[in-house]
Amino acid sequence: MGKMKEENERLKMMLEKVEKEYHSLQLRFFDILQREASKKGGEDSAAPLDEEEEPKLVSLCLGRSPREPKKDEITDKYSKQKENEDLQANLTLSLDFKSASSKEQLSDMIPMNTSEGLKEEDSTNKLIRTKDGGDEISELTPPTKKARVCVKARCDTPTMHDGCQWRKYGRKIAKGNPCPRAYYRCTLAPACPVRKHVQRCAEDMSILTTTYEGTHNHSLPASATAMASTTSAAVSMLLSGCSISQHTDHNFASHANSPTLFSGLNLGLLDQRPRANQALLRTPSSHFLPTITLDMTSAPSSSTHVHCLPSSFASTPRIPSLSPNFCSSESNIPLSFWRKGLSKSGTTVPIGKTYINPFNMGNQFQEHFYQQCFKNQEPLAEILTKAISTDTSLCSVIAAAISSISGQGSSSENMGDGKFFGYFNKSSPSSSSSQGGNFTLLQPQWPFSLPKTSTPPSNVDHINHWISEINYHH
DNA sequence: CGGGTTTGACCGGCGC
DNA sequence: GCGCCGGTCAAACCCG
Ligand SMILES: [Zn+2]
Repeated sequence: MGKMKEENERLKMMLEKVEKEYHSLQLRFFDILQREASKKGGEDSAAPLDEEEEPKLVSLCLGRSPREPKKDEITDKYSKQKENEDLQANLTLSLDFKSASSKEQLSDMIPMNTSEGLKEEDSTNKLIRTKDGGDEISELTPPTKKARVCVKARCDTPTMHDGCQWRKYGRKIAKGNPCPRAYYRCTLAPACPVRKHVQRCAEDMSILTTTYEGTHNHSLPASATAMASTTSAAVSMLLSGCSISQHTDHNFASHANSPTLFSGLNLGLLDQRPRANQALLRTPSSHFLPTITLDMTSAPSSSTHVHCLPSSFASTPRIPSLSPNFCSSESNIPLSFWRKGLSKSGTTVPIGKTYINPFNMGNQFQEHFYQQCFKNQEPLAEILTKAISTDTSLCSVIAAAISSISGQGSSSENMGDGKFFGYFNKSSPSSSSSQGGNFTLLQPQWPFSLPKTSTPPSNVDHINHWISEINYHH
């Protein structure tokens, strides 16, 4: 007993220490970000500032869509983004608006009448169990902020296997899409407010669009944490005024059994304020639902593109890290499958986009990956791997990362229990990055969940080192 | 019999 | 006010 107590004390001390170090690092991180922001000046840095009032219809597009037919139509609404796109061509920070704007997607952006969104996101991020009492109505959250996460993935099954248990409660044929939309409620906990609706894409029936709403107020099975983390994180990011784009390799998604993999977050610093164009986007524009779209249907043409990472990072692939197997309930992804992802290292970073690779579920392969990444820093790699594999609070990690990226540090609530370090670097040596001021977070934000991983200070030194590198690169 | 699904009814928001 | 539409409810039904 006494021994344990002692150990406990020691851990506490360690925790404090690491926390302090974390904070100092955080400061440096913000410093960097600020510098970056001021460098690029202008619109991008201004983006996250006015989130408070306007609920955002931020399209967090996690991936590229093969087709972008209605882009213009939609981007009318996001005239600013369009501007950026036009001006900077491929170099923009923008998200892909593409098919996220297609009708069925738009119809996803419907008003939310509950207000649990933000708070629940936060509580989830901190792994704090909120009371289940079904008191979502009395949540203190700003009522305007409830975001949705829309996941598009190729999936043959009627619904994605995200690890949760869902109960269907409705079905509707939405306008503009012959495919019926199914409504599900989470049944893992009696009062869980999470809902999702699933609909096949009208244009491509193999694409399944799943829209998640709300956050689980209960602990999740391991198989479900990935998705939950993703959605929560995305929502957090969204709510903190950031835009995300997550790219997924089409080859993953379309692979046999098509496990859908997240390969990283793509962050942009766009001004996300929706430009209301009521004529075009009646429902969404009138309700301004913050909606995140994780598009994992990228076509090969767009996902195997040629952008190159700085050579020094060629060995740091945007590994498909968050890997919920939505379509198959099995999680035995062949190694070759992962290798495929690995082999794509350094080939999938669109210029001018910011990538983060924040999701990492423990996994053998990833361990290998980290060792590769940190050839020279094996201990760190190991520790990080361990941390990642044990820390389930990815939400806060990601959210913190994003809010940091956004340069505002706004979502302090997410940073409160801060548990991440971001390693980032310019996404491309080309002018684009300097122009757009984007970073590539080549490494995940290490979820240094302090209680779980006693990180020796020496590793923090490593991080310091990395951050100096960042400074250098900038 | 319990739990899930189906499906038509219902409701509320919105535009006209 | 009316109709449209997305979302939800709940009775009926199905299934193990
Ligand atoms: Zn739930």
